[in-house]
Amino acid sequence: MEENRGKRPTLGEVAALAGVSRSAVSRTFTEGASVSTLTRTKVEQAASQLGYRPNLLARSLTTRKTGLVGLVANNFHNPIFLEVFDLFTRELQRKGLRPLIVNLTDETDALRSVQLLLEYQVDAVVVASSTLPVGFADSFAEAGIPVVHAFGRPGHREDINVVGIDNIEAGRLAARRLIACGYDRVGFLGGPEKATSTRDRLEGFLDVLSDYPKIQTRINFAGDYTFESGFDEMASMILRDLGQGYFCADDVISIGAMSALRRAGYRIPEQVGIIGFNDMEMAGWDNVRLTTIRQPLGAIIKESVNCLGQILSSEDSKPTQHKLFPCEVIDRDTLPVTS
Amino acid sequence: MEENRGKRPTLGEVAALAGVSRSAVSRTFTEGASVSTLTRTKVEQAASQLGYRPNLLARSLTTRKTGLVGLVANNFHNPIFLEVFDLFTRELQRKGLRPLIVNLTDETDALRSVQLLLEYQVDAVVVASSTLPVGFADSFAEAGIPVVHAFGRPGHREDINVVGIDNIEAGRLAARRLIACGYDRVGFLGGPEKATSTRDRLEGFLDVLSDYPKIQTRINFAGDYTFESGFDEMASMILRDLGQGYFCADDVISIGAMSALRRAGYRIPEQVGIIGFNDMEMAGWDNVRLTTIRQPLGAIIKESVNCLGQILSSEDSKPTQHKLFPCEVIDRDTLPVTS
DNA sequence: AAAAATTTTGCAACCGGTTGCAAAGATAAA
DNA sequence: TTTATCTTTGCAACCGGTTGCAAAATTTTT
Repeated sequence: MEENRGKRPTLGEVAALAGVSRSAVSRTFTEGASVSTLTRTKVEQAASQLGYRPNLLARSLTTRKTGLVGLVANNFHNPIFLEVFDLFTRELQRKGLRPLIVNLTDETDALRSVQLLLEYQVDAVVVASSTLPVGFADSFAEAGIPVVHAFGRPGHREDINVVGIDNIEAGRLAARRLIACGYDRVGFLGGPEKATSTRDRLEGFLDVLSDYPKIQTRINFAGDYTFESGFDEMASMILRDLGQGYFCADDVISIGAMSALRRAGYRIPEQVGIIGFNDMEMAGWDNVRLTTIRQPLGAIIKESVNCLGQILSSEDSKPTQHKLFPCEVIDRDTLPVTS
Repeated sequence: MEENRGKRPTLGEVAALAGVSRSAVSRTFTEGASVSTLTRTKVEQAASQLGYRPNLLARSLTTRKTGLVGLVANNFHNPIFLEVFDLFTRELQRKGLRPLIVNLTDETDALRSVQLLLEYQVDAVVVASSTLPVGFADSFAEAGIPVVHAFGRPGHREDINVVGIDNIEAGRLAARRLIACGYDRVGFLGGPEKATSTRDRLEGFLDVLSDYPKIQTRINFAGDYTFESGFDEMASMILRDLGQGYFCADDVISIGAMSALRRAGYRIPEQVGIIGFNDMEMAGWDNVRLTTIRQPLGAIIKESVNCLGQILSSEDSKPTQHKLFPCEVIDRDTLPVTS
């Protein structure tokens, strides 16, 4: 257990001390290699005396497995993402993988990030975002690196695994819930207009509403998933043309929107109803009590990592997966109760 | 720009194509190495034709710099940490470093994590937490790896850099602010009792109060930095013995505590006042408006990464740094205004 | 006890890069 | 033009590991 401050011991030194060949040491530290019990003990003894630990990077050179997984994201301002983060890192760790984070928030050149992950020889990449430029994940697939796009939508490419939710159906869910309130003027307050998730939810939303021609629908988009964005957008709607019930693209946006409403003197849910999206932890807190649509974060992430694990272990074929989970409405206090 | 699906080209292949030696290629991709313009163009041409990018891990073998930095944390349930995360990843990226995340939340064996980071040859480690077991950061220092402990307290060891705040002074700040409200029964609702940050803040808090013997003080600790924890602790205080104004260890705890108060029918700040800690984004939201103590997150993190950068660039001496920033009170709506 | 089968071992080459060094080439000085 | 100086280049060794292969050691079979 000796520590030799600074300089870390190598294979060779352990071999010398144990009086065996370097291969023997290597084998001792390689799962399922052939070593006699005698040499193994000699090596382990020497290794622990020197405080030896194998250099995983050097090993990766020959094994071609680094254990590194790129985790790419760009929404570092939405509390929901902390949960995502927590789950992903835990799941990955459990599988012996190490997450290498890329914060795309202000990365001027997204392509450069791709390069970087390639240079670090990541075994795979998780893209966790529904607001990245379309085609971003492609670069990895093109480079032959397994990708799973969490919270994405099954897209144009066959070689990108997608795990997420059925956003169209989620839009329908929201529409039905608002309709059940008896509203005849409802609104859709989406996230960034170009995001696929926003578009899909809108599609489902309108799909259901198309059966209710009497109900007026207004459509707006928040610039991003922030409190301010929700606040501002709702504030301007209050001045223009206010509906009775809104489906907001996100819980944080919902909270912003509700603040704008309350500040303008509207009572929720009596005068205006809100249904959010995500069911982040805070949505259940006493001072929020937001009615919202829950996406099964845990399931999505577990599935993503499993999918990755499968690809990484099965050397040969890579069956691309597209798995979408259903969402559910969580009723709290921002929509009127319906029987 | 050709891509050769799956198989990535190596130094040698580029060299062959360019008709130069492998060294020449290596030098072309090494900052400040000696290559003629002619060879450089030939190499660059060949490289881009093959889609070549150097293998950073192989390089690290000889350069002894991986560019990897361990980022160790355990508080993945506090929104403030998302901000911390965002800032750290950005700051590190800006310096060309890549964060390797360790989520210590449920890592059974903290020591094992240390081993792992060592095996990945991280250039340095950032420990971002004030609630890790004392001595956790030590293991890195012992292995000769630069550590900076963000949000820590200057401790028993000389070789661990610490960047954070003066928690004792923060405790004083809170006490003074509560005293200014004219309360004569105040409370301290701390975080985990064993955390150094909690203890320091309590010390400062009591330090100021010791000058006001008339003021009764009650001390309690929340098990962790969560809503529930704050809620439960406050709920039990309501039953036992309620003060007029509380200093809570964290904004999330504050919100939990306030929920308990409101649910029991107390009005804030008229009947009970609260001052929190952190000034997380949400504290400023309309439905919260929490009076709180802000710690300068951005400054702390920038300083941490700078400190790291310095250590990594200056080959020779490693002047240990201890830098503590001051905090400030952010007045909002959960404490009565004072002239 | 000898032969056959099996396990363990070390050698040497390799993974994808970097780098000290001496030779070759280019440029400047004499 | 010759010599001295500076720059560029390739060779070969090395970074810290892994692994195919054949020899050595051990175990099993006859």
